[in-house]
Parts: sequence; structure tokens; C-alpha cells
Amino acid sequence: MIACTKCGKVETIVKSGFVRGKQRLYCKDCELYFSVNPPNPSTNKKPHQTTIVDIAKTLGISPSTVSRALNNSQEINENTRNEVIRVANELDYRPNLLAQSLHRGETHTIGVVIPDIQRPFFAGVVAGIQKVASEAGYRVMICQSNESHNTETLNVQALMASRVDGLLISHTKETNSFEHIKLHLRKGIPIVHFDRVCDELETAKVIQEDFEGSFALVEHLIKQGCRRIAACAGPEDLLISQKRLNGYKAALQKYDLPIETDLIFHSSFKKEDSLNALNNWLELSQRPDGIFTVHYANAIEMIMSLKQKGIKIPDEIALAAFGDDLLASMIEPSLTVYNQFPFTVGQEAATILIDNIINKEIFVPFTKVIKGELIVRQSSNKI
Amino acid sequence: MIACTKCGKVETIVKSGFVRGKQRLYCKDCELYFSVNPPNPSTNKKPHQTTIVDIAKTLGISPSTVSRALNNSQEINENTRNEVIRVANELDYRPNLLAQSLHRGETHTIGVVIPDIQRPFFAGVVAGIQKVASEAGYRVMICQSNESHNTETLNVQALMASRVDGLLISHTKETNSFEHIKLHLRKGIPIVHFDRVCDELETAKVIQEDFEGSFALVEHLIKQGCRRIAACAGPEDLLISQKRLNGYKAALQKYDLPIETDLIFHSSFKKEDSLNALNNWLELSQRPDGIFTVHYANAIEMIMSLKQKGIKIPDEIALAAFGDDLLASMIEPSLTVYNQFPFTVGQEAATILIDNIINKEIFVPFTKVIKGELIVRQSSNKI
DNA sequence: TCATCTATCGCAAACGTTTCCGAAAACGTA
DNA sequence: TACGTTTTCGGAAACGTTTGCGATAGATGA
Repeated sequence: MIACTKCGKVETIVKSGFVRGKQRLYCKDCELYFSVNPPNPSTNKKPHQTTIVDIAKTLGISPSTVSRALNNSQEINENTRNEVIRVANELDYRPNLLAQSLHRGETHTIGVVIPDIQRPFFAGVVAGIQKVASEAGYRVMICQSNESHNTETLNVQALMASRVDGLLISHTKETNSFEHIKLHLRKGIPIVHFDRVCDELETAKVIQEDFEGSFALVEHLIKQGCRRIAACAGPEDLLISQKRLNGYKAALQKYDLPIETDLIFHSSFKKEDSLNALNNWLELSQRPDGIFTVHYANAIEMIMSLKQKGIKIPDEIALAAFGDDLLASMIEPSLTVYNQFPFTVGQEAATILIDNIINKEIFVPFTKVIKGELIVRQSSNKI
Repeated sequence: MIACTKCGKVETIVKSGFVRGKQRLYCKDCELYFSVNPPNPSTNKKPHQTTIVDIAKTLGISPSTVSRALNNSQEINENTRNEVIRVANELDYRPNLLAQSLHRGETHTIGVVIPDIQRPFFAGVVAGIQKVASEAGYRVMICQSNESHNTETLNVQALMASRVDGLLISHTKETNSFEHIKLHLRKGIPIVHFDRVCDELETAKVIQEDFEGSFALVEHLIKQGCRRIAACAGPEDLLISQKRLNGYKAALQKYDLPIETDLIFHSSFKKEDSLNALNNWLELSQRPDGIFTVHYANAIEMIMSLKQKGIKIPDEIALAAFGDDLLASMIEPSLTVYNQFPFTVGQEAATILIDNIINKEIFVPFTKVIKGELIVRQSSNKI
């Protein structure tokens, strides 16, 4: 009366001892061992994702055997394995990653916290991260802090609650305490900083040539003949702002140009800020003849304003800025920039993080610098 | 010899019967009941995330009581609850969302599949999705298909394996079979389409005014005096391309203008495509005097090329395109566009999806149209 | 004094996997 | 026939949480 779970035949079945009190059977045709469960015909449950238990029941074997069959275990009969795979395909089995993650203690997911995905730099970084992550079999969970320290903290907590295997983060411009990071760092969770990093934490970091880049931009302006170069820096707390400002100062010093506080403005990346700065500079008795901004968007806003005012670029004022974008190349005059290769930044950061995750014990934090590139365009090309 | 788990005193402890064979104790000071576990001093395990079991052990109560204390259950003593909360804070307890999700059968996570996060439209959509999702307590998992149907399928599978509660998707431009979606739709997983939707599936959809938008753009060009308007359409398979092309044709028909196949080009959004199309049109015996493109990037590429060739915009050729971006407003001449409000699209899509998730039984799919806005700029302003 | 009620709490099952441990059959050897 | 070995599999625990089902002690009432 009992049929083979594979071929369905009855006449080929012979009893073959007992396993843990359950009658064990053997199909001579299929060379397959299995045991019988009391058939439960009234289990018309609602449709659900099939589990290894479902597979086990239809084949009359145990879930552990199914698990072994699907995980390339050595200690399993080839016939059984094939049967399991057949039924798994038939029932469209998909392993429940939640259960796997819970058991293994790892989710194969990395968390990303960025200030704003709508900024091309971060969108590029995210794209780079996703490329590397998906190639390595990791999923990506992205959160935006919207430049709010509080939101950033909540984001980090949420990602940690989801038990991400590691974290990639670029801080808010208002972030100057890092307790929300330290907490998890102490628990041993791999964290990699990029772009807006934090020096007081012992994490791996991916940064750009902030100093070198602004130095190159400002030196370029000087070589084009500028002698009074104004700087639109970022928020004072932000580390990369400081570095970029230092590059600006170093370039001036190299060419024996004075550093004038009148010409240095700390913006918070808002449009009003850059226009205020510009207007202040234009009202000085001695106008600047060059402008360096740490964010290309500020430079573009200034270009638009300068054009309205009828001030000639680059003849009266030349501009150069950090960060490239299609927009920088397409406005008139096109903007001289220092390209940061955001996609590369993302790729590197993800690569390092995954390395940190896999080799957690022997990993030692280090800092990777992504080389940038000076792209000279019309806004500074006087010659 | 036994001390209270709260105040630590020994003299206030009295025996208070048994619970399931375990000695129950009572602290007269704290009015707290608890029982004792055999102390296990040699459990110096490696540091790990604290669990409710850890809390239970330090307090001498059972995990279920801890769970009830942390979940606002009614049937628990207030003193016990407070103690649990105190210890939970002390040990920095964070609930393991994996375990919760596994038990509850829901992850409070929604999956998003988009072609390319670096395109401002999709970045805006994602930002809108994240805003709504985080406000509703949902996390967001984002995948890029990179316009590859195969990658899209893998993305969907990965998200489903992670047991996301719902899916937001905008299809690849090469996607014209939808088995990978149907499969999961049959299993009852809420799916909402946006932008590049699919008519053959019974899902909720968030779309733009594709027909009305291109109609408005083309009608605007006609009113500016254009009589031979070329169209740079999208991939033929893409539904929104067809709709937008229909809007173009309808506008021509309304004003009794002929539809000339010479003037219709199907691009795949690549730069070469748009330049090829432009060059073909310019070589016609009768050049077009207006160009409509379904993607603003194509229009911008054409503007750059036209300027190089010395062709005057809008006098010789006027342009108007779908989709707004900062770039469109800043190039010269600035580009007339039909703004799609990507952020709103994302917000609406997420809202509908979450509604679908929560009210799964009574939800009926519908289509929401996000109204757009014609923004007239220099590229078409002849008057 | 006894039975009943209420307030708390513990046990165990469940979610879906993986894996250690052991058990039995089959096989090989003497 | 009597062993030991190999092959193959099942049971059960574990991951961390929630929850139905009791169980107990103290309070209440008769």
C-alpha cells in the first residue's frame, strides 16, 4: 500500500529495518531509502513559502537530510540528493534567509548611511558599493541621514538592529560626537568610513585627496594669474572642510600670497550661503580675482550670479571647485573641478568593509586615499 | 545567602513557594518576586549582543517574562517590568530583528528595484520612498538592475529571499516578460509598480502623466510656431515610451500636422543615439524646427551639439523634454521640460505599498497618476 | 477552613535553518 | 558467524523571540 516517493510504484518497495522506531522502506527501482510519516490529509493550510519541512514531508525524509542535500554535504546518498533537488524545484523552494541568518549569526547584508542620496557624489558612491557588494553576495541596506545627527543615530541603530554584518558611513555635517558609532565598534562590528570620516575612531577609512585636491585647484588658479583668491569652505566642524581649507592655505603660502580672513567663508552648502559670501567679497575694496569652493554646487551658484551681474569669468574672477558632475561640464562657462571619482570611492569602501567582515580577527584598520584628477575648464582658463 | 536581584540585600528575602519546581523568592523591600537559577560562574563567553535570555538570567526570571515586560503586556507586575527595563538599558539590549521577523513572519522591510540610482529621477524617487518608509517604521533595501533584465530577476529573487514585506519596482528598459514578478504576486506578496510599469500585471501603479505631459510639451512647441517637430522616443518595448510617443502624435493631430516616420527616432537613452538621431534630422531636405525628447538628458546632449554646429536655439530649432533636473535649468539655453516630481512619485508609491502590506486582504490594486508641470524655459521660448 | 478568583509568571512550542551526535543498515573481513 | 567499518540518515538542540496554556500563591468570600 505504500508507494515510492520518487517513482510511485508499490511493488518495488521492501521493508528495510527501522530508523528511530520508524519503519524504513527501500525502493528497489530507485535505490532510494525513505521512511513513512502518518499521512495527514487534512492539512490544507493556506499557501505559504515552501520550507525544507515541506520537502521533507513529501519525500518521507527528515529536514536535516533535506538541509544536507541542499548544502552540498558529503554525507548523503546521491539519489536522495537528486530527489530533494527535484522536489525543491517542483515546490519552488527558496531558503528563508532570515532563518539562515539567525542561525549563522550573519546576515550577508551591509548597511550604508549617507547624508543625501540625491547628491550625485553619494549616488555614485552607492552605485560603487552596490556593484562590489552584489558581486560578493552581499545585500545593501541604505539609509539617509538628511544631514541630521539625530537621524544618523537612528539610522545606525536601525541597521544594527537588523544585524547588518558591517557598516559604511559618511557622517552628517553637524556630527561631532561619535558615541553612536563607538558603541557598536566596541561590540566588534566592522565599520568603514568614507568621505566624511572621523579621526578619533579606529576604523578603516576611504578618503579623497582633500588637501592635495584643493592645493592643486588653488595652485592652478595662481598659475592662471590670480592673486586674491577667496575660499568658500564647508562647515567648520567637518574634517574634510578643514583639510580642504588647509590645502588652500598651503597653496597660497607656497606662492607667498597672504591669507586673508576676509576672503574665507564657511558655508553650510546652502545656496543662500554661497550668494552671501559672493556678495560680501564683491563689496570689498579689493575684489578677489579667483574663487575656490569646496563644493561644486556653490561654485555653480556663484557662476549664475556672476553672469547676472555681468562680471566676466574667468577674466575678472576665475573659479575652481571640488567635485565633478555633468552639470559642471555643461554650464557656461564650464567649471574647473577636482574630480573625486565617487564610484571608485564606493567600490573601495565596500571592498575594504567586506574584507574586514570576512577577516574580522586579523583585520587592521587603514586609510585608503582615492586619487583625484584636476579637470581644467573654461571657468579658470585665462590663457 | 541569596540576594535580591534588584537591591542586593539578603535579609529582606523570604521564600515564597515554588514555581514549576524552582524555589520562588520574594524581596520584602522591593516587593519583587523572582526565582533562582543554579549560578554558572564558568560561563565566560565571548562578548555578544545581549539577548532577553541574558536579561532573564541576571534577574532570575524567565525569558518570557522579559519579553512581556518589553512588549507592554498587561499581565506583568509593574516592579518586574521596571527592573527588566533597567537591566535592559544597563546591558544595552537591542531586540534581534531577525528573530522577531522570523517569528512574526514579517520583516518590516520593503524592497526597491530601480534601473540606476545615479539618474536624478530615480534618486529622487528613492528619497521619497525612504521618507515615507522610515516614518512608517519600515526599512528599505535597494537594488539596481543596471537596465539588465537578468540582474532585475536576480534582484527580485534576492529581495524575496530576504523576505521583504513588499516590493517597489520600476522595470528595465529591456524587460518584456514578467514571470519573475508573477511568481511572487501569486504567493500574495504586495508589489507596486512605478514609472516603468507593466499593464499585464494586477498591481497597484504610480505613473506620471506620460501622455498628457508629452502632449503638453509638443502642443507648447506648436504654439511657439514649430511645424516640423521631431521626436526622440525611448525603447519601443517600454510602455511609458509608447505613451509619451502617443502624446506627441495626438498633439500633432490636434493641429493637423503630419506624423512623419522620418522624424521619429527610438533611442535607448545613450548619448550616441541622440546624436545620431540629431544628425539624421539635420541632413533631411527639410530640417525639423522643433525637437521633443522623452528624456531630458537626450535634449541636453542635443543642445550641446547644436551649439557646436552654430544652430540657433530656439530660433532655428526649439527643444522640449521630459523630466526636470538642476542641469536643465542651468545650461544655456535652459531647457523647457515637463517636471515629473520624482520625490512625490516615491512618496506615493511607498504609501500605497505600505497600505497594501497592512491591509493585504482588502486591498484592491489601482493606478495613481502624479500630475506633472510644464516648465517653459529658453530652449523653446521664441516669443 | 475551604473553595474560588486574580495577578503573575514559567514552560514549551513555534518560526526555518543548520549541525552535532548517534543509530542502524550495509558492507567488508576474518 | 562474528566482528569492525562505512554510509546514510534522524533526533534534537541551537539561533532569539513571541505567545498559548497552564501553574502557583495570595487574596477574597462563604
